Amino acid sequence: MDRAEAVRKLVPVCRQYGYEGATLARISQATGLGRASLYHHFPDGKKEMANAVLEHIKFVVQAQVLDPLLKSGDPLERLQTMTDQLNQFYDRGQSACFLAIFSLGESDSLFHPHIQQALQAWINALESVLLELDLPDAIAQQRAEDAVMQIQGALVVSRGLQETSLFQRVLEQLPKRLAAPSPETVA
Amino acid sequence: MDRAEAVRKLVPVCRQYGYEGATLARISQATGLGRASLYHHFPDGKKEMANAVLEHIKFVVQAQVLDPLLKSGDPLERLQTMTDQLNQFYDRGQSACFLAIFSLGESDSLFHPHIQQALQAWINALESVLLELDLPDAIAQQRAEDAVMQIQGALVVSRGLQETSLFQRVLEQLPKRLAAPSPETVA
DNA sequence: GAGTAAATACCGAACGTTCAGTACACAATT
DNA sequence: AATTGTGTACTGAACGTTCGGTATTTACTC
Repeated sequence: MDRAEAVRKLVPVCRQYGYEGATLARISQATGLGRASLYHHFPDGKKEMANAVLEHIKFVVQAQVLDPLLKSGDPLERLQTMTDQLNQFYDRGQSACFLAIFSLGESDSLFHPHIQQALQAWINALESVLLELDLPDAIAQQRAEDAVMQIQGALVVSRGLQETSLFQRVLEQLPKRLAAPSPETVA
Repeated sequence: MDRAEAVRKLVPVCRQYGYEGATLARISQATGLGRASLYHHFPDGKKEMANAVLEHIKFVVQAQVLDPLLKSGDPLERLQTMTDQLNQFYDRGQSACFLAIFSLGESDSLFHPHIQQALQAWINALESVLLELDLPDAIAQQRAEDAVMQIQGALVVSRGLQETSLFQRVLEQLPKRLAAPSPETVA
């Protein structure tokens, strides 16, 4: 068991229980490692474990969600790819979002820089795709922000109502809404 | 100090720290009540305190957000009133949403019925207003859901980016977007 | 290639602290 | 005198962290 594998096993624990709720007892059980072994791999303790999880998540999202957005090819198809990946990443709307979990409650102060950077990276990637579609800068930025907000909100509400169809619908409509010609400039 | 005042003083504590993070030490400090006094007013302990806070919040939201929606008068103006009240309720986007806080992490299992009911009540109120505007049932429901999702997402992202202008923009655009004639039926 | 020593990975037990919750005596009000 | 409210001191459990110590792997010497 190396550190990377431990981090991988830690992801669902953090996701389900949040930082405070991810106790060492649960972490120990999930990884199969004793408490002392955890401190061997993560000398700074729980904070280091959570930071490692966030780094891992950022890496996965970059590879599976953002990089496809920045590839070449049809922009609309790339947006479609993103929503497919997101659907998988969020377990079709059943899993909570790390950005929301770690930005609420007490853990916010510990991880805020991570959250902020991840959100901004996501928005920037979306915006760059929309700019390829010849949308005006202001519109592209606004739509990119709206998209991220919509996804986050859909996760909160879908989980709250236990109705993943809401998340599904938002994802489904997202690419076309994002890529639509801008009526705002004409109006 | 009566129970109602204690509940009022507990609101910001729950909001900031979440259920797990709202320790009795913090609760005691925020209310100015010792442990014994707290257990005098809330015999069932922290759970009862949190439930009381949620009930209080639901009451406030009903009075200040939902009831105005269901009043008579111009529907668009009522939607405007709602966004104004929400802007105030969420401290212009700086405060987190109870529904999100209590639906993430461990507290989800304890308060899920509350969350679900509050979300549904909100959506239903919005939908009834949109039906007054002669929007088709399906469109009205979808837009009501979208509105709640947008607001929740705006809160998450605004707080994550520390950029309350996002929340402001969403609130600003919301009434007109909701009340717009439905192009979906024509298309 | 055998023998050895250092380094690495691991463990359960125990640490001090903080948690939610309780027992009880004392004061205030009725 | 009885009820209600409060402060203090306390409980056992759970928390993150550290401890002493044990396998297992790696590296080097002969």
